[in-house]
Amino acid sequence: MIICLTAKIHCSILKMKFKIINRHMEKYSDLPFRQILKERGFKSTRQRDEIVRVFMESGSHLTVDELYRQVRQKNPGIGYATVYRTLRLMAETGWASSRQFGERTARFEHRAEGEHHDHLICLGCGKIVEFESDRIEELQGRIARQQGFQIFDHKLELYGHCSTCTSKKDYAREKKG
Amino acid sequence: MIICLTAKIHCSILKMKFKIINRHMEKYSDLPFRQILKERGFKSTRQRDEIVRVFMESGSHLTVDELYRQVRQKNPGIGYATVYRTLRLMAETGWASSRQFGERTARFEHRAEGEHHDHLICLGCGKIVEFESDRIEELQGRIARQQGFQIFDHKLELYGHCSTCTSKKDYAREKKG
DNA sequence: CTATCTGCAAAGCCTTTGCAACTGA
DNA sequence: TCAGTTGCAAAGGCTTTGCAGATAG
Repeated sequence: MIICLTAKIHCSILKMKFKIINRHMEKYSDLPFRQILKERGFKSTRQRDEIVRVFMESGSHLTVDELYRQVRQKNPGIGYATVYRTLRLMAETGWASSRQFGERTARFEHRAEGEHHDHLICLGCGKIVEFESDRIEELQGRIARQQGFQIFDHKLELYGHCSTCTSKKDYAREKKG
Repeated sequence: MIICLTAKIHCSILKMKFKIINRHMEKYSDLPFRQILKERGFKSTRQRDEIVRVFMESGSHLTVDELYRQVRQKNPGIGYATVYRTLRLMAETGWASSRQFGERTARFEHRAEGEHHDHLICLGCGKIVEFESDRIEELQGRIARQQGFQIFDHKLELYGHCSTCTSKKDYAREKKG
């Protein structure tokens, strides 16, 4: 679904306007980030390239700080603010998305089309498992329709203990009687 | 499900231990907060009573700040920290729960059994609509089981535009051509 | 050439905490 | 009595921003 093909919206990071290509980013996040930048009138820079590269290589669910540290290893010159701004830019263009899994810090993940939108979070060891369910999404759509909502995004998180942590807990329980 | 009936766990707000009565809070949040406090070895105070009263009267999804302001109107003597600590205590005992709807600030809601666990959030006007779906919960349980997870809690949030904001947007689009 | 971008340090915002005085059970 | 609580102010932790110099297109 394409909304406002030619409109420009405000980008809060850089205090400037950028083009909305596709509000819902369908198939959009499959593009390399460089291309997103170009289409929206942002510049590609050495720093952004490097941050994106490390981000994609490091797997998902990174915090700004974790990414910053990793970027720093090879690029001691890149500043915290640049990593922040780049991650926010990724999120604001819809190329990545930002989540808060019960922590104060945001975690970012690349947003490949239709993949990995939901999470199981282990409160014991912090492990994050991704899953997807077409059935659930369908039900969500039905609920939204009933309420007259048009949905852009959703977050579903299940918090509990993974099998390893469940075993540990059972052991602890036995010990305590 | 009851785990560790006699164990004590650390309460981070007050730096003390309190009894775990029921880790999953089933039927538990229906009790008045005073009773929760008593069962866990906390004291009831004038401040806590008042904060809870205002919280329950004001509807849900309040931020600490919003609640603080409302509490202040009738009780100018109650401090910010007390409101914070009381809300956190509610959340840590499971009587209330804390959510972040894409904002930086946490929002709190009373956690009546089985009710109102999921949300539709309008990105246009900020309206929050609650809903529940047994079918979705059932599917969640199935997914968790497949992954070997034992689920304590879940969060499902749908972000989009409510009917009012959808109309506004359509109008804007027409104007822009 | 100039609109953007970067890096630094400073500021902001929400949340937590240290502490002395107070209070419920 | 005394562990638990409160209010204040100060500190913390994550995020954002102002600005001068650097840079992509």
